Amino acid sequence: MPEGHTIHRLAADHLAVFGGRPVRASSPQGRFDAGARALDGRVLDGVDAHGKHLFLGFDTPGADWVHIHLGLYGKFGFGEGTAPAPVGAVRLRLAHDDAYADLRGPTACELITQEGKDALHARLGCDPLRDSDDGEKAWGRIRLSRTSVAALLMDQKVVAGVGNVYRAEVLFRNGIDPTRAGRDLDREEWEAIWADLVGLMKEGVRNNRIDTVRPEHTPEAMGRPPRVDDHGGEVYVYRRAGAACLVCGTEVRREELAARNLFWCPACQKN
DNA sequence: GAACAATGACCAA
DNA sequence: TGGTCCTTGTTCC
Repeated sequence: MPEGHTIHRLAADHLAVFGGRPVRASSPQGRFDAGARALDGRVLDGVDAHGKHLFLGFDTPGADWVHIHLGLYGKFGFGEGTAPAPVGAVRLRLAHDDAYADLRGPTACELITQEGKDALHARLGCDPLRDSDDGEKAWGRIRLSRTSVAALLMDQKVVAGVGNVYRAEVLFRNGIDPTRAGRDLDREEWEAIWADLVGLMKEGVRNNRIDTVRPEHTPEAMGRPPRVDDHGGEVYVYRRAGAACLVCGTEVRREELAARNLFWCPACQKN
């Protein structure tokens, strides 16, 4: 789940559920005990998200933000009403009388100062979901790089928030071979990719899932049986290795690149 | 009950 | 490039 859209959605959800009133904070698992104690009884007064980094702002002297990075399998679980006894390894639980949220398995969950937060922003690239960002800074890196577009899109210093699903899907939708070097990309191609990411990821925040298949290519529109899909959204190539491309029927390929699965259609995506 | 996979990122060499 | 960390759910004996 955790690509940029998840994080921005979590920021909004936390503010909606917990904003403006004191929360009870605890670390049932124990690994965030000191932090949870500092937050307990405080008021959530601001949230922010940049790429895959989530920031929850509390009125806590000297520890302005909780910085959370979900990593590969971190997860938040929200619930209504009084929180039940925690199940499993809950790093952080936020709660009030009407709702609770449990955080499990994050790579990072720490208290940081405003300066610490600024430093994190400084090493993150443009985020398609931040209204103040555009793709220009990323283009400056990409247009000079011999690295593959596939690797550049996953580099959080270049583009923040894109993960393995959006990478595969945006390259498919724009007909770009993943192995193409950044410097062999046209400016128009990059602008189309960026605009596509903005649209797809905003929809991802709204729906809380990744859907990338255009209406004309849905299984229904193509007269194919609806596909059973195990990651929660409708996609062209992600985790579809060996299956027929939804557009041309060619077998979708999978290869490992920098220890991550890369999926693409060798016919639709041109170098 | 073990083995494995997973939408991530860090570090060392 | 390889090893490590974080946790849960699924799959396979």
